[in-house]
Amino acid sequence: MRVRFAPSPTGYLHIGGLRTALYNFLLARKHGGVFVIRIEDTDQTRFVEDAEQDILDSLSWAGITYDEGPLIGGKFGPYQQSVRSERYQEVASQLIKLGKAYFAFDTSEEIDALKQRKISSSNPNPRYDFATRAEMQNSLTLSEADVSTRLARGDAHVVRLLVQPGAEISFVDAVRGHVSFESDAVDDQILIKSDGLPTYHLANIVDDHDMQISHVIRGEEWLSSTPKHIILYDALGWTAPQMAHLPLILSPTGGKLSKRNADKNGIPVSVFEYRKKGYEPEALVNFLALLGWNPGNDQEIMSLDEMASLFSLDRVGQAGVQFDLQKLAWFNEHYVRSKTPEVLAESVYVKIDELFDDVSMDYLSRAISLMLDRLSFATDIANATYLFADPKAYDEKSVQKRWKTNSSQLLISYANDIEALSDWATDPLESRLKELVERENIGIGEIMFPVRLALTGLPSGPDLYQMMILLGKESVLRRLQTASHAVG
RNA sequence: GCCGCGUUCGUCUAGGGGUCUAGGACGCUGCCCUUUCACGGCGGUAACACGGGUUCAAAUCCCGUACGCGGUACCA
Repeated sequence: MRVRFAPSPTGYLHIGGLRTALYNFLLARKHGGVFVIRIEDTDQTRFVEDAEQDILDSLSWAGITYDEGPLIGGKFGPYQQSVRSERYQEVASQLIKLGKAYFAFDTSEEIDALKQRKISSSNPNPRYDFATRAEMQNSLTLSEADVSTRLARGDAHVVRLLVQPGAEISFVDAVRGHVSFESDAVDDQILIKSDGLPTYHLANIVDDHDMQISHVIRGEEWLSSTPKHIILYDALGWTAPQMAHLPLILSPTGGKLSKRNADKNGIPVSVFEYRKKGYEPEALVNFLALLGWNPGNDQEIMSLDEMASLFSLDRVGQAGVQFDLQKLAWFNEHYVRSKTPEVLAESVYVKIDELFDDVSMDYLSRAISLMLDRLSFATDIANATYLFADPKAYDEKSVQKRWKTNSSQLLISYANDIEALSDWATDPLESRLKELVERENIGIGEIMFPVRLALTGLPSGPDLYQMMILLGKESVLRRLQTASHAVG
Protein backbone atom coordinates (compact mmCIF):
# COMPACT_ATOMS: atom_id res chain seq x y z
CA MET A 1 0.00 0.00 0.00
CA ARG A 2 1.25 3.43 -0.98
CA VAL A 3 -0.71 6.59 -0.13
CA ARG A 4 0.05 10.24 -0.52
CA PHE A 5 -0.84 13.71 0.69
CA ALA A 6 -0.52 16.15 -2.18
CA PRO A 7 -0.99 19.73 -0.99
CA SER A 8 -0.73 22.78 -3.17
CA PRO A 9 1.52 25.49 -1.73
CA THR A 10 -1.03 28.24 -2.22
CA GLY A 11 -1.30 29.01 1.47
CA TYR A 12 -0.56 27.70 4.93
CA LEU A 13 -1.70 24.19 5.77
CA HIS A 14 -5.47 24.21 6.19
CA ILE A 15 -7.16 22.32 9.00
CA GLY A 16 -8.92 20.16 6.42
CA GLY A 17 -5.61 19.42 4.76
CA LEU A 18 -4.21 18.27 8.06
CA ARG A 19 -7.09 15.84 8.45
CA THR A 20 -6.57 14.50 4.94
CA ALA A 21 -2.88 14.04 5.66
CA LEU A 22 -3.75 12.37 8.94
CA TYR A 23 -6.11 9.83 7.39
CA ASN A 24 -3.54 8.95 4.75
CA PHE A 25 -0.87 8.62 7.41
CA LEU A 26 -3.08 6.45 9.62
CA LEU A 27 -4.02 4.13 6.79
CA ALA A 28 -0.39 3.69 5.78
CA ARG A 29 0.62 3.02 9.37
CA LYS A 30 -2.19 0.57 9.88
CA HIS A 31 -1.16 -1.52 6.89
CA GLY A 32 2.58 -1.05 7.03
CA GLY A 33 2.39 1.00 3.85
CA VAL A 34 4.32 3.98 2.59
CA PHE A 35 3.18 7.57 3.08
CA VAL A 36 4.33 10.00 0.40
CA ILE A 37 4.17 13.78 0.40
CA ARG A 38 4.08 15.48 -2.96
CA ILE A 39 3.94 19.22 -3.52
CA GLU A 40 1.54 20.15 -6.31
CA ASP A 41 2.96 23.51 -7.30
CA THR A 42 1.77 23.78 -10.88
CA ASP A 43 -0.09 27.06 -10.45
CA GLN A 44 2.51 29.79 -10.61
CA THR A 45 -0.04 32.51 -10.08
CA ARG A 46 -1.14 31.28 -6.68
CA PHE A 47 2.23 30.20 -5.38
CA VAL A 48 2.99 31.35 -1.83
CA GLU A 49 6.64 31.58 -0.89
CA ASP A 50 6.74 29.99 2.56
CA ALA A 51 3.72 27.73 2.18
CA GLU A 52 5.66 24.55 1.48
CA GLN A 53 7.78 25.12 4.55
CA ASP A 54 4.71 25.76 6.66
CA ILE A 55 3.01 22.60 5.41
CA LEU A 56 6.02 20.48 6.31
CA ASP A 57 6.48 22.20 9.68
CA SER A 58 2.83 21.84 10.56
CA LEU A 59 2.75 18.14 9.74
CA SER A 60 5.85 17.63 11.81
CA TRP A 61 4.31 19.56 14.71
CA ALA A 62 1.27 17.29 14.50
CA GLY A 63 3.46 14.22 14.69
CA ILE A 64 2.73 13.12 11.15
CA THR A 65 5.86 11.74 9.58
CA TYR A 66 6.32 10.65 5.98
CA ASP A 67 8.42 8.09 4.18
CA GLU A 68 9.02 9.82 0.86
CA GLY A 69 8.77 13.47 -0.05
CA PRO A 70 10.46 16.86 0.02
CA LEU A 71 13.62 17.15 2.12
CA ILE A 72 14.01 13.41 2.53
CA GLY A 73 13.54 12.31 -1.07
CA GLY A 74 12.73 8.76 -2.12
CA LYS A 75 13.02 6.54 -5.12
CA PHE A 76 10.15 8.18 -7.02
CA GLY A 77 11.33 11.75 -6.57
CA PRO A 78 11.53 14.59 -7.08
CA TYR A 79 8.40 15.34 -5.08
CA GLN A 80 7.63 18.81 -6.43
CA GLN A 81 5.59 18.87 -9.59
CA SER A 82 7.21 22.07 -10.79
CA VAL A 83 10.37 20.11 -11.55
CA ARG A 84 8.65 17.21 -13.26
CA SER A 85 7.31 19.13 -16.26
CA GLU A 86 8.95 16.99 -18.92
CA ARG A 87 7.13 13.92 -17.80
CA TYR A 88 3.71 15.61 -18.06
CA GLN A 89 4.58 16.87 -21.54
CA GLU A 90 5.54 13.37 -22.51
CA VAL A 91 2.26 11.93 -21.30
CA ALA A 92 0.31 14.72 -22.98
CA SER A 93 2.01 13.92 -26.29
CA GLN A 94 1.22 10.30 -25.80
CA LEU A 95 -2.44 11.14 -25.25
CA ILE A 96 -2.51 13.22 -28.41
CA LYS A 97 -0.96 10.39 -30.40
CA LEU A 98 -3.57 8.04 -29.01
CA GLY A 99 -6.29 10.42 -30.10
CA LYS A 100 -7.37 10.97 -26.51
CA ALA A 101 -6.36 14.61 -26.33
CA TYR A 102 -5.99 17.52 -28.74
CA PHE A 103 -4.45 20.95 -29.16
CA ALA A 104 -6.67 23.99 -28.73
CA PHE A 105 -5.70 27.50 -29.79
CA ASP A 106 -8.68 29.46 -28.54
CA THR A 107 -7.93 32.66 -26.72
CA SER A 108 -9.71 33.45 -23.48
CA GLU A 109 -11.74 36.03 -25.42
CA GLU A 110 -12.89 33.35 -27.83
CA ILE A 111 -13.87 31.09 -24.97
CA ASP A 112 -15.76 33.94 -23.34
CA ALA A 113 -17.51 34.53 -26.65
CA LEU A 114 -18.49 30.87 -26.77
CA LYS A 115 -20.00 31.13 -23.34
CA GLN A 116 -21.86 34.30 -24.22
CA ARG A 117 -23.22 32.60 -27.30
CA LYS A 118 -24.42 29.51 -25.49
CA ILE A 119 -25.50 30.92 -22.19
CA SER A 120 -29.19 30.60 -21.32
CA SER A 121 -31.30 30.12 -18.24
CA SER A 122 -31.29 26.39 -18.79
CA ASN A 123 -27.55 26.36 -19.44
CA PRO A 124 -25.90 29.01 -17.27
CA ASN A 125 -22.46 27.44 -17.56
CA PRO A 126 -21.68 26.40 -21.14
CA ARG A 127 -18.73 24.05 -21.39
CA TYR A 128 -15.97 23.35 -23.85
CA ASP A 129 -17.05 19.80 -24.67
CA PHE A 130 -18.42 17.44 -27.32
CA ALA A 131 -21.24 19.84 -28.02
CA THR A 132 -19.10 22.91 -28.60
CA ARG A 133 -15.60 21.88 -29.59
CA ALA A 134 -16.53 21.73 -33.27
CA GLU A 135 -17.07 25.50 -33.19
CA MET A 136 -13.63 26.18 -31.78
CA GLN A 137 -10.08 26.42 -33.02
CA ASN A 138 -8.44 23.15 -32.25
CA SER A 139 -6.68 20.23 -33.88
CA LEU A 140 -10.06 18.59 -34.38
CA THR A 141 -11.41 21.44 -36.51
CA LEU A 142 -8.25 22.86 -38.06
CA SER A 143 -6.34 21.21 -40.89
CA GLU A 144 -3.23 19.28 -40.03
CA ALA A 145 -1.12 21.80 -41.89
CA ASP A 146 -2.73 24.67 -40.08
CA VAL A 147 -2.09 23.07 -36.72
CA SER A 148 1.54 22.41 -37.63
CA THR A 149 2.19 25.97 -38.67
CA ARG A 150 0.53 27.35 -35.57
CA LEU A 151 2.60 25.09 -33.37
CA ALA A 152 5.78 25.86 -35.28
CA ARG A 153 5.02 29.54 -35.04
CA GLY A 154 4.69 29.17 -31.30
CA ASP A 155 1.05 30.19 -31.05
CA ALA A 156 -0.33 29.99 -27.55
CA HIS A 157 -2.18 26.74 -27.08
CA VAL A 158 -3.39 24.26 -24.53
CA VAL A 159 -3.90 20.51 -24.60
CA ARG A 160 -7.41 19.33 -23.89
CA LEU A 161 -8.77 15.93 -22.96
CA LEU A 162 -11.06 14.51 -25.64
CA VAL A 163 -14.11 13.29 -23.74
CA GLN A 164 -16.42 10.99 -25.73
CA PRO A 165 -20.12 11.48 -25.00
CA GLY A 166 -22.56 8.74 -24.22
CA ALA A 167 -20.44 6.77 -21.84
CA GLU A 168 -20.98 5.94 -18.23
CA ILE A 169 -17.98 6.39 -16.01
CA SER A 170 -18.19 4.63 -12.73
CA PHE A 171 -15.91 3.59 -9.93
CA VAL A 172 -16.08 2.26 -6.44
CA ASP A 173 -15.24 4.74 -3.74
CA ALA A 174 -13.99 3.26 -0.49
CA VAL A 175 -16.12 5.71 1.47
CA ARG A 176 -19.17 6.10 -0.76
CA GLY A 177 -19.47 2.85 -2.62
CA HIS A 178 -20.48 2.82 -6.26
CA VAL A 179 -20.45 6.26 -7.91
CA SER A 180 -21.21 6.96 -11.53
CA PHE A 181 -21.28 9.88 -13.96
CA GLU A 182 -22.37 10.43 -17.54
CA SER A 183 -19.46 11.42 -19.74
CA ASP A 184 -21.72 14.03 -21.38
CA ALA A 185 -21.39 16.06 -18.21
CA VAL A 186 -17.59 16.05 -18.32
CA ASP A 187 -15.90 18.89 -20.17
CA ASP A 188 -12.79 18.71 -22.33
CA GLN A 189 -10.55 19.49 -19.40
CA ILE A 190 -7.35 21.38 -20.07
CA LEU A 191 -4.39 19.10 -19.35
CA ILE A 192 -1.52 21.40 -20.31
CA LYS A 193 -1.94 25.13 -19.81
CA SER A 194 -0.62 27.69 -22.26
CA ASP A 195 2.33 28.27 -19.94
CA GLY A 196 3.35 24.69 -20.60
CA LEU A 197 2.60 23.49 -17.09
CA PRO A 198 0.06 20.76 -16.43
CA THR A 199 -3.22 21.25 -14.60
CA TYR A 200 -3.92 19.32 -11.44
CA HIS A 201 -5.80 16.62 -13.31
CA LEU A 202 -2.92 15.58 -15.53
CA ALA A 203 -0.08 16.02 -13.08
CA ASN A 204 -1.99 14.27 -10.35
CA ILE A 205 -2.75 11.09 -12.26
CA VAL A 206 0.67 10.91 -13.84
CA ASP A 207 2.38 11.19 -10.48
CA ASP A 208 -0.01 8.86 -8.72
CA HIS A 209 0.74 6.31 -11.41
CA ASP A 210 4.49 6.89 -11.53
CA MET A 211 4.75 6.90 -7.76
CA GLN A 212 2.71 3.69 -7.63
CA ILE A 213 0.05 5.15 -5.36
CA SER A 214 -2.48 2.48 -4.46
CA HIS A 215 -5.05 4.55 -2.58
CA VAL A 216 -6.09 8.13 -3.25
CA ILE A 217 -7.61 9.64 -0.12
CA ARG A 218 -8.72 13.22 -0.59
CA GLY A 219 -11.52 15.66 0.16
CA GLU A 220 -14.99 15.37 -1.32
CA GLU A 221 -14.41 18.48 -3.42
CA TRP A 222 -12.55 16.13 -5.78
CA LEU A 223 -15.38 13.69 -6.26
CA SER A 224 -16.76 15.49 -9.32
CA SER A 225 -13.32 15.55 -10.92
CA THR A 226 -12.79 11.86 -10.52
CA PRO A 227 -14.46 10.90 -13.83
CA LYS A 228 -11.84 13.00 -15.61
CA HIS A 229 -9.17 11.08 -13.81
CA ILE A 230 -10.76 7.74 -14.62
CA ILE A 231 -10.94 8.70 -18.31
CA LEU A 232 -7.26 9.59 -18.17
CA TYR A 233 -6.23 6.34 -16.51
CA ASP A 234 -8.24 4.37 -19.05
CA ALA A 235 -6.84 6.32 -21.99
CA LEU A 236 -3.32 5.55 -20.88
CA GLY A 237 -4.08 1.95 -20.11
CA TRP A 238 -3.24 2.46 -16.46
CA THR A 239 -5.08 1.01 -13.51
CA ALA A 240 -6.70 3.67 -11.36
CA PRO A 241 -5.91 3.59 -7.67
CA GLN A 242 -8.58 2.89 -5.08
CA MET A 243 -10.46 6.14 -4.51
CA ALA A 244 -11.71 7.43 -1.16
CA HIS A 245 -13.39 10.81 -0.81
CA LEU A 246 -13.60 12.25 2.68
CA PRO A 247 -16.58 14.28 3.92
CA LEU A 248 -15.93 18.00 3.96
CA ILE A 249 -15.36 19.96 7.14
CA LEU A 250 -18.14 22.53 7.49
CA SER A 251 -18.36 25.70 9.50
CA PRO A 252 -20.73 25.73 12.52
CA THR A 253 -23.07 27.96 10.54
CA GLY A 254 -23.32 25.44 7.77
CA GLY A 255 -21.24 26.46 4.78
CA LYS A 256 -17.84 25.18 3.94
CA LEU A 257 -15.06 26.21 6.26
CA SER A 258 -13.74 29.03 4.14
CA LYS A 259 -11.39 31.57 5.64
CA ARG A 260 -14.09 34.19 5.78
CA ASN A 261 -16.76 31.93 7.18
CA ALA A 262 -14.33 30.59 9.76
CA ASP A 263 -13.16 34.03 10.85
CA LYS A 264 -16.76 35.01 11.44
CA ASN A 265 -17.11 32.07 13.81
CA GLY A 266 -13.78 32.62 15.50
CA ILE A 267 -12.35 29.45 14.06
CA PRO A 268 -8.72 29.43 12.95
CA VAL A 269 -8.29 27.69 9.60
CA SER A 270 -4.57 27.25 9.33
CA VAL A 271 -2.62 24.86 11.49
CA PHE A 272 -0.13 27.66 12.01
CA GLU A 273 -2.75 29.61 13.95
CA TYR A 274 -3.46 26.66 16.23
CA ARG A 275 0.22 26.35 16.96
CA LYS A 276 0.40 30.06 17.71
CA LYS A 277 -2.59 29.94 20.03
CA GLY A 278 -0.98 27.22 22.07
CA TYR A 279 -3.07 24.20 21.18
CA GLU A 280 -1.54 20.85 22.03
CA PRO A 281 -0.82 18.95 18.81
CA GLU A 282 -2.26 15.74 20.27
CA ALA A 283 -5.54 17.56 20.90
CA LEU A 284 -5.90 18.94 17.39
CA VAL A 285 -4.98 15.61 15.85
CA ASN A 286 -7.32 13.61 18.09
CA PHE A 287 -10.17 16.03 17.42
CA LEU A 288 -9.59 16.01 13.67
CA ALA A 289 -9.34 12.23 13.55
CA LEU A 290 -12.86 12.00 14.97
CA LEU A 291 -14.21 14.58 12.56
CA GLY A 292 -15.53 12.13 10.02
CA TRP A 293 -14.18 8.89 11.42
CA ASN A 294 -14.75 6.83 14.55
CA PRO A 295 -13.21 3.62 15.78
CA GLY A 296 -16.55 1.86 16.21
CA ASN A 297 -16.51 1.94 19.98
CA ASP A 298 -16.91 4.67 22.57
CA GLN A 299 -13.25 5.52 22.79
CA GLU A 300 -12.48 9.17 22.02
CA ILE A 301 -9.09 9.81 23.56
CA MET A 302 -6.51 8.13 21.36
CA SER A 303 -2.83 8.43 20.64
CA LEU A 304 -1.59 8.42 17.08
CA ASP A 305 -0.54 4.81 17.56
CA GLU A 306 -3.96 3.77 18.82
CA MET A 307 -5.68 5.57 15.97
CA ALA A 308 -3.41 3.89 13.48
CA SER A 309 -4.22 0.46 14.81
CA LEU A 310 -7.96 1.19 14.78
CA PHE A 311 -8.21 3.09 11.51
CA SER A 312 -10.16 1.90 8.50
CA LEU A 313 -11.75 3.67 5.55
CA ASP A 314 -15.06 1.91 5.95
CA ARG A 315 -15.57 3.66 9.26
CA VAL A 316 -15.25 7.07 7.60
CA GLY A 317 -18.57 8.90 7.39
CA GLN A 318 -20.15 10.27 4.25
CA ALA A 319 -21.89 13.42 5.44
CA GLY A 320 -20.19 16.77 5.87
CA VAL A 321 -19.10 17.49 9.43
CA GLN A 322 -19.31 20.72 11.37
CA PHE A 323 -16.28 22.01 13.14
CA ASP A 324 -16.91 22.36 16.90
CA LEU A 325 -14.41 24.59 18.66
CA GLN A 326 -15.80 23.62 22.09
CA LYS A 327 -15.10 19.99 21.57
CA LEU A 328 -11.59 20.83 20.46
CA ALA A 329 -11.22 22.83 23.67
CA TRP A 330 -12.24 19.77 25.65
CA PHE A 331 -9.60 17.67 23.92
CA ASN A 332 -7.06 20.38 24.58
CA GLU A 333 -7.87 20.48 28.29
CA HIS A 334 -7.54 16.75 28.44
CA TYR A 335 -4.11 16.74 26.86
CA VAL A 336 -2.85 19.73 28.83
CA ARG A 337 -3.83 18.03 32.08
CA SER A 338 -2.26 14.77 31.08
CA LYS A 339 1.15 16.37 30.70
CA THR A 340 3.61 16.82 33.52
CA PRO A 341 4.00 20.30 35.05
CA GLU A 342 7.66 20.19 34.06
CA VAL A 343 6.88 19.69 30.39
CA LEU A 344 4.24 22.42 30.42
CA ALA A 345 6.59 24.77 32.26
CA GLU A 346 9.17 24.31 29.52
CA SER A 347 6.62 25.19 26.90
CA VAL A 348 5.44 28.42 28.51
CA TYR A 349 8.55 29.61 30.32
CA VAL A 350 9.54 32.16 27.70
CA LYS A 351 6.14 33.81 27.84
CA ILE A 352 6.04 33.89 31.64
CA ASP A 353 9.57 35.21 31.85
CA GLU A 354 8.57 38.07 29.55
CA LEU A 355 5.56 38.94 31.69
CA PHE A 356 6.90 38.63 35.24
CA ASP A 357 10.10 39.21 37.17
CA ASP A 358 12.22 36.53 38.77
CA VAL A 359 10.23 33.42 37.97
CA SER A 360 12.36 30.30 38.06
CA MET A 361 11.60 27.22 36.03
CA ASP A 362 11.14 25.31 39.27
CA TYR A 363 8.68 27.84 40.65
CA LEU A 364 6.75 27.92 37.36
CA SER A 365 6.56 24.18 37.35
CA ARG A 366 5.14 24.15 40.91
CA ALA A 367 2.67 26.89 40.00
CA ILE A 368 1.44 24.87 37.04
CA SER A 369 1.14 21.81 39.22
CA LEU A 370 -1.14 23.77 41.56
CA MET A 371 -3.24 25.06 38.68
CA LEU A 372 -3.19 22.03 36.40
CA ASP A 373 -6.84 21.07 36.48
CA ARG A 374 -7.99 24.58 35.81
CA LEU A 375 -5.90 25.17 32.69
CA SER A 376 -7.42 24.86 29.24
CA PHE A 377 -4.22 25.95 27.54
CA ALA A 378 -0.77 25.72 29.05
CA THR A 379 -0.43 29.45 28.49
CA ASP A 380 -3.46 30.11 30.70
CA ILE A 381 -1.09 29.97 33.66
CA ALA A 382 -0.14 33.53 32.71
CA ASN A 383 -3.63 34.66 33.65
CA ALA A 384 -3.07 33.67 37.28
CA THR A 385 -0.96 36.78 37.78
CA TYR A 386 -1.22 36.52 41.57
CA LEU A 387 1.06 33.50 41.49
CA PHE A 388 3.86 35.63 40.10
CA ALA A 389 3.24 39.10 41.57
CA ASP A 390 1.35 40.71 44.44
CA PRO A 391 -2.22 41.65 43.60
CA LYS A 392 -2.56 45.23 42.43
CA ALA A 393 -6.27 45.50 43.16
CA TYR A 394 -8.98 43.69 45.07
CA ASP A 395 -12.13 42.55 43.35
CA GLU A 396 -14.64 45.23 44.26
CA LYS A 397 -17.79 43.21 44.25
CA SER A 398 -16.27 40.60 46.53
CA VAL A 399 -14.97 43.22 48.92
CA GLN A 400 -18.38 44.83 49.18
CA LYS A 401 -20.10 41.57 49.73
CA ARG A 402 -17.79 39.71 52.06
CA TRP A 403 -15.23 42.04 53.61
CA LYS A 404 -16.41 42.76 57.16
CA THR A 405 -15.34 45.37 59.66
CA ASN A 406 -13.28 42.82 61.56
CA SER A 407 -11.58 41.37 58.50
CA SER A 408 -8.47 43.52 58.65
CA GLN A 409 -7.91 42.66 62.25
CA LEU A 410 -8.40 38.95 61.63
CA LEU A 411 -5.85 39.13 58.84
CA ILE A 412 -3.29 40.66 61.20
CA SER A 413 -4.02 38.03 63.84
CA TYR A 414 -3.57 35.21 61.37
CA ALA A 415 -0.41 36.80 60.03
CA ASN A 416 1.01 36.93 63.54
CA ASP A 417 0.00 33.34 64.21
CA ILE A 418 1.70 31.93 61.15
CA GLU A 419 4.71 34.18 61.27
CA ALA A 420 5.82 32.21 64.31
CA LEU A 421 5.55 28.94 62.39
CA SER A 422 8.84 27.12 62.02
CA ASP A 423 7.28 24.53 59.75
CA TRP A 424 5.74 26.25 56.70
CA ALA A 425 3.41 23.46 55.62
CA THR A 426 -0.30 23.01 54.87
CA ASP A 427 -1.19 21.24 58.11
CA PRO A 428 0.06 23.87 60.57
CA LEU A 429 -1.29 26.65 58.36
CA GLU A 430 -4.67 25.03 58.51
CA SER A 431 -4.63 24.33 62.23
CA ARG A 432 -3.57 27.90 63.04
CA LEU A 433 -6.49 29.14 61.03
CA LYS A 434 -8.90 26.81 62.77
CA GLU A 435 -7.56 27.84 66.15
CA LEU A 436 -8.18 31.45 65.20
CA VAL A 437 -11.75 30.59 64.25
CA GLU A 438 -12.36 29.02 67.66
CA ARG A 439 -10.64 31.77 69.56
CA GLU A 440 -12.63 34.49 67.84
CA ASN A 441 -15.78 32.42 67.66
CA ILE A 442 -16.35 33.13 63.98
CA GLY A 443 -17.30 31.14 60.87
CA ILE A 444 -14.36 29.78 58.95
CA GLY A 445 -15.40 31.73 55.86
CA GLU A 446 -14.97 34.99 57.76
CA ILE A 447 -11.24 34.49 57.80
CA MET A 448 -10.65 32.25 54.78
CA PHE A 449 -12.23 34.64 52.39
CA PRO A 450 -10.26 37.74 53.42
CA VAL A 451 -7.07 35.68 53.31
CA ARG A 452 -7.85 34.53 49.78
CA LEU A 453 -8.67 38.07 48.74
CA ALA A 454 -5.47 39.37 50.30
CA LEU A 455 -3.37 36.78 48.52
CA THR A 456 -5.01 36.88 45.09
CA GLY A 457 -7.27 39.90 44.92
CA LEU A 458 -9.94 37.48 43.68
CA PRO A 459 -12.84 35.54 45.19
CA SER A 460 -11.75 32.22 43.74
CA GLY A 461 -8.65 30.23 43.04
CA PRO A 462 -6.68 27.15 44.01
CA ASP A 463 -6.50 25.59 47.45
CA LEU A 464 -5.57 28.24 50.00
CA TYR A 465 -2.97 26.36 52.03
CA GLN A 466 -1.23 24.91 49.00
CA MET A 467 -1.11 28.33 47.47
CA MET A 468 0.50 29.72 50.64
CA ILE A 469 3.17 27.06 50.38
CA LEU A 470 3.89 28.02 46.80
CA LEU A 471 3.99 31.76 47.49
CA GLY A 472 6.22 31.35 50.52
CA LYS A 473 6.11 32.85 53.97
CA GLU A 474 7.56 36.22 53.13
CA SER A 475 5.19 36.88 50.29
CA VAL A 476 2.14 35.66 52.20
CA LEU A 477 2.85 37.86 55.24
CA ARG A 478 3.45 40.85 53.02
CA ARG A 479 0.20 40.35 51.15
CA LEU A 480 -1.79 39.93 54.37
CA GLN A 481 -0.34 43.15 55.73
CA THR A 482 -0.91 45.05 52.51
CA ALA A 483 -4.52 43.99 52.25
CA SER A 484 -5.34 44.73 55.85
CA HIS A 485 -4.28 48.32 55.25
CA ALA A 486 -5.45 48.75 51.69
CA VAL A 487 -8.92 47.26 52.03
CA GLY A 488 -9.53 47.53 55.73
C1' G B 1 -29.74 25.49 -14.14
C1' C B 2 -27.15 20.87 -14.72
C1' C B 3 -24.19 16.85 -12.53
C1' G B 4 -22.69 14.39 -8.10
C1' C B 5 -22.76 13.35 -2.86
C1' G B 6 -25.34 13.49 1.56
C1' U B 7 -29.47 13.78 5.73
C1' U B 8 -29.84 9.91 13.74
C1' C B 9 -29.93 14.74 19.95
C1' G B 10 -27.56 22.02 19.03
C1' U B 11 -22.59 19.44 17.47
C1' C B 12 -19.35 14.77 16.60
C1' U B 13 -21.34 9.98 16.34
C1' A B 14 -23.06 4.30 17.52
C1' G B 15 -26.61 1.58 14.94
C1' G B 16 -26.93 -1.99 8.73
C1' G B 17 -34.76 -5.34 9.37
C1' G B 18 -36.87 -7.48 15.42
C1' U B 19 -32.21 -6.87 21.22
C1' C B 20 -34.10 0.95 19.87
C1' U B 21 -39.09 2.86 25.57
C1' A B 22 -32.30 4.77 19.91
C1' G B 23 -26.31 4.17 23.11
C1' G B 24 -21.63 7.32 23.84
C1' A B 25 -19.01 12.13 23.70
C1' C B 26 -18.99 17.72 23.60
C1' G B 27 -22.36 21.59 25.09
C1' C B 28 -26.20 23.10 28.38
C1' U B 29 -28.29 21.87 33.13
C1' G B 30 -29.50 19.66 38.53
C1' C B 31 -27.32 17.46 42.79
C1' C B 32 -22.94 15.77 45.56
C1' C B 33 -17.76 16.91 46.84
C1' U B 34 -15.33 21.68 48.27
C1' U B 35 -17.40 26.89 53.84
C1' U B 36 -13.86 29.70 47.14
C1' C B 37 -13.58 28.69 41.96
C1' A B 38 -12.35 24.72 39.06
C1' C B 39 -11.52 19.36 38.73
C1' G B 40 -14.16 14.99 39.85
C1' G B 41 -18.68 11.82 40.86
C1' C B 42 -23.96 10.89 40.07
C1' G B 43 -28.33 12.49 37.30
C1' G B 44 -31.20 15.42 33.54
C1' U B 45 -32.05 17.70 28.60
C1' A B 46 -32.21 16.54 23.50
C1' A B 47 -32.42 13.09 17.44
C1' C B 48 -34.04 8.68 13.34
C1' A B 49 -35.83 15.40 7.49
C1' C B 50 -40.79 14.47 5.14
C1' G B 51 -44.14 11.33 2.15
C1' G B 52 -44.98 6.82 -0.07
C1' G B 53 -43.83 1.72 -0.62
C1' U B 54 -41.57 -3.54 0.61
C1' U B 55 -42.19 -6.63 5.13
C1' C B 56 -45.43 -10.09 10.27
C1' A B 57 -41.76 -6.20 11.64
C1' A B 58 -38.04 -0.44 9.10
C1' A B 59 -33.72 4.51 12.13
C1' U B 60 -32.12 0.31 9.24
C1' C B 61 -34.22 -1.86 2.29
C1' C B 62 -36.63 0.81 -2.27
C1' C B 63 -38.84 5.26 -4.61
C1' G B 64 -40.08 10.34 -4.47
C1' U B 65 -39.90 15.25 -2.20
C1' A B 66 -37.48 18.81 0.72
C1' C B 67 -33.16 20.62 2.52
C1' G B 68 -27.73 20.83 2.84
C1' C B 69 -22.95 20.41 0.65
C1' G B 70 -19.59 19.91 -3.48
C1' G B 71 -18.49 20.52 -8.73
C1' U B 72 -19.59 23.07 -13.09
C1' A B 73 -11.76 27.69 -14.25
C1' C B 74 -5.67 27.95 -18.71
C1' C B 75 -7.33 26.95 -9.19
C1' A B 76 -6.11 23.16 -6.71
